[in-house]
Amino acid sequence: MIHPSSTGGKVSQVTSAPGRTKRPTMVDVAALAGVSVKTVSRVVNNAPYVQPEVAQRVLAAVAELGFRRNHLASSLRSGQATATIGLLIEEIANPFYATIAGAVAEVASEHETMLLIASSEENPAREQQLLRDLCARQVDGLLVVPAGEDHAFLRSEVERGTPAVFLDRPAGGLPADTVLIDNRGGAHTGVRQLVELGHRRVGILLDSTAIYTMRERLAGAQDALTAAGLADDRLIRYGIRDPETAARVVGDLLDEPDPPTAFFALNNRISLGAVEELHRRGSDAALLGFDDFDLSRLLPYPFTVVAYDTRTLARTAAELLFRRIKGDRTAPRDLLIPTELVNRGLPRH
Amino acid sequence: MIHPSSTGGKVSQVTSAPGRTKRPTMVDVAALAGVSVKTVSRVVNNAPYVQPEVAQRVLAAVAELGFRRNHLASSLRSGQATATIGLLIEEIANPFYATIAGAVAEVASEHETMLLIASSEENPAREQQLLRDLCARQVDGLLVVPAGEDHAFLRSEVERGTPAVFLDRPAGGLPADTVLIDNRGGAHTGVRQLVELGHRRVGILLDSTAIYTMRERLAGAQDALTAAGLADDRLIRYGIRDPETAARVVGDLLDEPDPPTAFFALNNRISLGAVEELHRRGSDAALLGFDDFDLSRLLPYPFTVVAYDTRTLARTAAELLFRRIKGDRTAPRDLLIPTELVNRGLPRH
DNA sequence: TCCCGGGCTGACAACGCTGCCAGGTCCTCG
DNA sequence: CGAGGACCTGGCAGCGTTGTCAGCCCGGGA
Repeated sequence: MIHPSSTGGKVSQVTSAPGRTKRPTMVDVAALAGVSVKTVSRVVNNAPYVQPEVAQRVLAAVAELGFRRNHLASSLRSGQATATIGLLIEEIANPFYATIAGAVAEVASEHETMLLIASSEENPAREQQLLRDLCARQVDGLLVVPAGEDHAFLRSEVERGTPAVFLDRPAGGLPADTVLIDNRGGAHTGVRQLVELGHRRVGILLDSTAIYTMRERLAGAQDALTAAGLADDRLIRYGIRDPETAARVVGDLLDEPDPPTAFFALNNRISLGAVEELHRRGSDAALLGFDDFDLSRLLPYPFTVVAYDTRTLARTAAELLFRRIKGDRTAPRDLLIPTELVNRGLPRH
Repeated sequence: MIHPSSTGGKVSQVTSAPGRTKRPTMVDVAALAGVSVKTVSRVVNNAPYVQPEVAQRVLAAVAELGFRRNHLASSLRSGQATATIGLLIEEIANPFYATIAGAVAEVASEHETMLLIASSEENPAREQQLLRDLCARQVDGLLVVPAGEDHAFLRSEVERGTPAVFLDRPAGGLPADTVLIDNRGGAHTGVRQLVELGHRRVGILLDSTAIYTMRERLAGAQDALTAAGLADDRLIRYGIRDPETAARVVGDLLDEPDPPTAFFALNNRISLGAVEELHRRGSDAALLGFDDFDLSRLLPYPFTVVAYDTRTLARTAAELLFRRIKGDRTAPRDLLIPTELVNRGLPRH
């Protein structure tokens, strides 16, 4: 919980320090311009029915005092509409989420809305705490990349008029708008292509099946392999969290008798480690990755990625959210963003 | 300008729609618990002097109604302290700014503060508009990567108690805290090393001298070259905004009689284009870049970068801001973040 | 016995702003 | 000439919360 009051005592002390002036309010402007507060409000909000000369006087007073409307007071009085939305992601510095944030900011800007961003750090308790905090700040809507599995606690907020749209992962325990990548379909298509190219042994590298996207991508891959009668659980490696581990696991698999002739890396951190190891060994195994990434085309090993447009994902979700904010009360929607196979990396020598 | 009132009419209509309940307020909680509003306030804020049983009743009512304190009303009443800071950057999706945002979010979180992020898109008018908007939202402080040259318009806000810290670029027309990278020193050190390695002709590639960081880096490079009697304006190329242009310009310089034996790319977009072209040609020119970046160590050409820790830059600025928010009224500080030379890229064949 | 002070509670006003309404002037139209 | 409307302005209340203050009860010391 946040308790601003805990530092409240010192503030008043400081206010009396030299050089600190109180912020002017509409009362001050009204006094200077010789009009009522209400008229100042009208001028500041471009409301009709103010005589041009009066408006001029008010604007002059506004300029002289450096008045700026208190947005807090304004939205407190006029109901909701704080012109702010909340975005909850896992980690801002991660390029994937940064791209999402950028695209969301763009849409928000088109709607003259500001963006309150919070990072859950993949921690469900923190997620819940932050979402509650965002609601307490009266955001007009929420855009959430879920960290936890259960979002039932948001139900009352949603019912009370704070729409929420989930993206990249589905919400749990709550009927809500959701915008997802076609993880399963993309993985299926990519692996099917490997099969069609003649690969019979495909190593699959992933993080944890606790993560929704991993589960979906794995399922897509397994569907494709099973359809070709090639499913082999011994070629699946779990628990790969960083490029170094990925490189090691690729090496291990290649060192086994009858090694895979192709690898499917389920995210780009894993792809990266695989690229390094395959390049280092001068291997000619095929590599398929999920998630494109910056500079992928300059990496020293040819590979194919299941790519998708993160910006489209985010923009779609943001635009849906603004439709909800504007009053769209139709049934929750589930949208799927398509994927595409793209060749990356520099050709072999 | 943002005029929430433009959609205000519909909201009340919608409120009466099925499934929409008004948010409960302290009045509702008080009625249910059979106490006064003030007592609810005390309980919600962990204030002393409330009988345990009464507090229990209140908390039960809070839980039953799903009450959540309205943070807007709270900070309106109690003066400042919105527990929110504003961050103005050029573009969220850019990894450099994303890293800044991530580090700032981290520090903000340590201070139980939320982050309002806005992108200026390098547009000074937009910057001014957004900063004003952030102030109107009563943020406790501002963290700004300046787009424009003049920030005098912020003076009154700062004097009225919204501290501002500038980072990566200096503020204009305003005495203010500033945290900068040692652009000049880093460029100097890097170029001096090229000179010491025997290079006599160094091609310099930059965007525009309208940008502060470019000017500083160029000055550092020129200092080093002049000191060695090697300055040659004909080897400086301006106006390079993207990797493609950088690649072309590198090619042009190499095709001239008596070409450079080394290049200094003043940012990472330019480095990237230079790497591509040098690799493509199988050149053996030395390459020095400013700005490290993700995956740089995997690029197919060896080069050296003037690197710095973006997170340190951002954390330093954020921590300074929080000291200001907590009441530090000492003279504005100018802090410099050091740079370091690092070898990147894969060795030649 | 009374008084005092600490623990506990509530009434009231106010933070800065806007919705609602009343009231005024002036012009147009029947 | 009067009714109606458009234009313009101000007063007042209230958004949800908290600071201030008054007042209650109760126990202990004078």
